[in-house]
Formats: sequence, structure tokens, C-alpha cells
Amino acid sequence: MVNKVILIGNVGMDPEVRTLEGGAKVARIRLATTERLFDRQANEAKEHTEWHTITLWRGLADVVDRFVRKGSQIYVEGRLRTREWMDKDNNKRYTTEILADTMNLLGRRSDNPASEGAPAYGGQQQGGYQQSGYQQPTAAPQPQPQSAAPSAPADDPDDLPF
Amino acid sequence: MVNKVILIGNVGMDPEVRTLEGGAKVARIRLATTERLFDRQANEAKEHTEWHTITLWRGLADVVDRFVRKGSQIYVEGRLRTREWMDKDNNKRYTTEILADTMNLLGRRSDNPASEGAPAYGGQQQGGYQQSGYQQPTAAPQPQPQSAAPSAPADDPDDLPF
Amino acid sequence: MVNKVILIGNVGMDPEVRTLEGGAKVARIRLATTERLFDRQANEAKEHTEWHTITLWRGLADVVDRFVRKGSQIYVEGRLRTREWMDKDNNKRYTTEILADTMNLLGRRSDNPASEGAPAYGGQQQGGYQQSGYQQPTAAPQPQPQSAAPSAPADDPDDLPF
Amino acid sequence: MVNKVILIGNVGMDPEVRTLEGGAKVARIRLATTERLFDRQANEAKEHTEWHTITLWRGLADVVDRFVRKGSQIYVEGRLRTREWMDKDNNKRYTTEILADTMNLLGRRSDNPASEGAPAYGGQQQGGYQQSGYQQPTAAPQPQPQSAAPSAPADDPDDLPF
DNA sequence: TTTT
DNA sequence: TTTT
Repeated sequence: MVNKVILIGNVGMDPEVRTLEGGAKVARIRLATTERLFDRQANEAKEHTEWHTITLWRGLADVVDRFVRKGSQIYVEGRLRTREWMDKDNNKRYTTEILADTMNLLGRRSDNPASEGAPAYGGQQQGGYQQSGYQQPTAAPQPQPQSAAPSAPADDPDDLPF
Repeated sequence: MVNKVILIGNVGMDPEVRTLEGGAKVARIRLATTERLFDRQANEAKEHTEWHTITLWRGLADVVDRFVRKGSQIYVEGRLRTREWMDKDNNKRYTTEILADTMNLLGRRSDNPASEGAPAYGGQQQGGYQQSGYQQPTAAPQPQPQSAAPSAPADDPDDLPF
Repeated sequence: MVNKVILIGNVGMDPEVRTLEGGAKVARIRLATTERLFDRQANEAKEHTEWHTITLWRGLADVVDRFVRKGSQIYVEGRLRTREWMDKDNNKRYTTEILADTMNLLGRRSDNPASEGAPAYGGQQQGGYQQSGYQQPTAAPQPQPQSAAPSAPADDPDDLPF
Repeated sequence: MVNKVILIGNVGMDPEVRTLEGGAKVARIRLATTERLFDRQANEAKEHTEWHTITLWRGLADVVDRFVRKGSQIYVEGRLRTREWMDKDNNKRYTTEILADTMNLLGRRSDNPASEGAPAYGGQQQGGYQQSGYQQPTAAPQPQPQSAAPSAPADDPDDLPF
């Protein structure tokens, strides 16, 4: 009932972005998360880097296309998805990936490798808002770097009848 | 940029549910989460119960109305929201609540206090599916107990061009 | 930097539990999370069940051993871990699992398949506390069902100097 | 049973850090999370900034003391905690805060307002490791900027008996 | 009170 | 005010 993944890490290589025949955009990212852990056997600190494959569709793929590069630090929220495929020897193989529901660019805009020589954004306010999700198929054109689309209904807490 | 709350606990009293003039439904729940912690000063285990106020709108409020009762065990995902209000002495006061984005009933259906004398659901499979969110304004009628609405687009991993 | 998985689902088969030569206990669980999604192509609702493999060590493995069975509904918080192994044809293969940091049994105690014919717990209060984590190597003997160990320091908010 | 808050935002002012008589360090941070939402009534996009008060103890307070400043972008994982207090008119008042379990500095080191004129860290690699938690009272000296302490036991997946 |  |  709940299948949630939350990652913060650095992108290992420039993302792959494709457009399907039907017009849907898909992006794939390799993301590294590094943790320190203590090796009980060796009685010493070690570091472990885990590499994640993340798939992003439509609006999120578009944000990736425009703003994510090798080295970008990002936040991803999504779900685990195991795909089944056949290898060259016709053996069933499984690959586990993260299907993204939300993505945010982290750090300052100047951190972003994609900001070098990037489109000017005409000095606009550009929002800096960074929540994005699949929930917004009707997302307006997205001039903001680091952003996909509005995320939530504005149910006014002042209206509360309690 | 990220404001996320994840709670699992027990409902302290029957929820309040209201319908606004405009027709929108709102529900309010008091949820208890209990944790054990170790009191360093006293050198003994203690228990702390935290009480949360959760606001749920529209489809989620409807699920609450039908299936959540005092004693229900639920999963809630949402955001922190601090409301400002004036007390009787005209002092500014603040109240922090959780605005729910998702809610799930936990446990077996028979656990659910709302299941006593509940509508029969015609012996249907009932799925046990429990994801629900505000993202689905177009949610079909929801025959499932423990559920609000479909949660996600079915981007087919088999279509992946990678 | 952040590699977090949060799952709520049902256990697909009785867990495997082993004790290593060094004395450490390990458990492995297969957990199903089911979500409903809407198939855009077919224009119809579908259901997807994702199967997760979860590894739990020491105290958590012990709780699994005693209280988790096929059918149990559990909450798991952990990290993604990809293991590399060689298949029979000497090909490098990868398997992605969840290394658990926390586990909770959900629902009422009577829901728990392990509660049938279970040890009596001497009519004790039994706590019902369900937070558990690897952080507590010094966990006291754990008489509580559904529990591993205290989870948190009791830094007293009343002591706050702010 | 589960009371979890995950925040990513910007620090609104320099943190307050205190040392209690017993020697424990405590820090307090005001953190802003901004989200865009769509106002259904006004039919227009709006922005909402939520301000959170975060309390951090011991090792985390120390990291805050050394590396967090007004403007820092941070990741915080913690729990909701409502404190009761008396106002000047002897009325019971409640304040909800986040008690941090983990904190990470985000962005590149050069982003960090605390890095200006900061201690040199001996030209070291700086690691970029940022997991930190209360779980590690025995943390070794922490030469890394952006870090508190090792986070996890290194249960070796290669040892798995499955 | 932050950031974009 | 819940639950164990």
C-alpha cells in the first residue's frame, strides 16, 4: 500500500532523455548516494556508494532535460519498480528502478552544471519553486529552472469550519 | 521545498466531518503516535504520546467519513501547516496541523471500528488497496473500503526506450 | 546522502531467518505493495503489485522471527542496497534489496498470524510499542510483541533554554 | 507508532545554539519551505511559505553551530513534538516543533554561508558526506564539513546466508 | 526570517 | 482522546 523512495544524491552522468512515438518524454538518471558506515568486523569506518537508476516521465523528464547534468545534486521521491527482461541467453532477469513522482534541484542555481551557458530566463522572477510531480498533467509552460509545476490545491486553512 | 509528514497511529476520537457552503467536504482527525524513549536523567524507559491534528479535504474527507472511527489505525502522509488565529483576548495564536495528501486504513478490515454494521460491499474483492490522494479530482466512485482513488499514471515500464 | 525507503505491505510467505556463525541473526522477508494506477493507453484502472525483498539484522531479525508470518501487515523503513553476485554461467548479476532500519507490525495484535498459539507474554502490559531500529545494540531483553527496542533519547523539551 | 517529518528548505536566520548546564548542546533553527499551489477560488497560482522551528541536540547541534547559517539549504529528518507552556497571562499554550534526528547540508560547500572564512579542513577531500543522527554518541572526531557521524552498521551483504 |  |  505504501511504496516510497526518497533520495538525495549526485547525478553520475548526463541524463538520457528520449521522446516516445506517442510524444511522451522519458528521462533516465543514475544517482549516487553515499553513506558512511562502521565495519564491525574490521572495526573501521567505511564508505558505501549506492547507485540508483531513476526513470522520470513527461514534465519531470522535461525538467531533467533542461536542468539536470552530471554532478547535479537532486532530491527524488518515487516508487520502486522491478522490471523483467530477457538477457541474450534468454534468461529472465530483473532490474529494480525508481519511478519518480517528484524531483527537485538542490543547492543554489549557480551550483547547477546546467546553468552554465543556460537560457537567460529574461531576468524573470523564476520562482525558485521546486516541487514537481506527475500529478500535474495540465502544468502550464514552465519557465522556472528547478521546477516543474504547481503541486497542490490551495485549500484555504482560513476557511476551516472547525 | 520539501515539507513532508508521515504518520502511523491511532485515531483518538470519532472524526469531525463538515461540508462547506461551496460543497467541499473537510474532515479533522486527532491521531496519537506513541514512541518509547530512554530518559537519560532518570535512566529509565519512558513512553511519549504525541497528538496530531490532521485536516483532510474532499475525497479523503469522504473516506474518513465512511471508514475512520475512534480507534482506527491509519497511515497519513501530508504537509505541515501553521494557522494563525485570534484568541478571545485578541492575541495572535498559532496552531500547527497536518494537511493530508494521502491516507490509508491499516490492519485488516475487521479491525476497523467503522466496519461494524457497515455497508456490505457486495462480497466484492475489495482489493485492500489503500492509496489515496488529492491528486485525483476525477476519481471514479469509490466502492472500496480503505480506499479513495487511483493514485498514479500507469507509465508502462515495458515501453522504456532505454 | 539520503537513501530512504518506506514500505507498508503484506508479507508474502513466512520469513527466512538464519543465525550466522558469528552469532548475528538475519531475516529475509518478501513484501507486497499493491497500487492502483490508471492505464492511459487502455483507459482503464489497473492494479500493480510490487514485490520487495527486505533484509533485517539482529534485533529486527529477532522480532521478525517471533512475530512476522505470511500475511502479516508491516511497516518497513530502510535503505536500498544492490548486491552483486555471479550466476551459474558466471555472469555478473545484480539484485536490489531493502536493508531495514526500522520495522513495525501493523493492525491489531489479533491480526497477527504469529499471534495464534503464540507465547503468552504472561498477561503483561506488553507495550504495543512498535518502533525498532538498528540503533539500539544495547537493547534490553524485549518482552514486547511487535517491538524491538527503545528508539530515541528523551531529550526533555522542558529543558529547552530557548 | 510512526511520527516522521522530512524537510528541505532554507534557514531564515542564524541558528541559536546553547550549551546546557549538564554540558549538552542544543540548537534551534527556523526553516522555510516554500510551495506553489493553485488557488481554486481565485483561479491563480500562489506561493505559500511555511516556517518550521527545529530543535537539534548534541552532535547535530554541534554541526549546526559550525556549518549552518542564515541562508543555508538543509535537509532535516525528525519528529513532531508539541510543547506546552504558559504565556504571560497564565494561559496554557502549545508550540509544535520538529525534533531533529538527522540533518544534512545541501548544495556545494561553496554555497554554504558558513564556509566563508571557515576553518580550513586541511585541504582535505571534504567528503561531501552528510548523514548525521543522534544515534552515534560515540562518533569519532568529525573532520568533515557537512557531516556529523557515521550512520549505520556495515552488515555485509556478502555475508548473506540466503 | 530564507530561497528562487 | 488512541493503541499496546
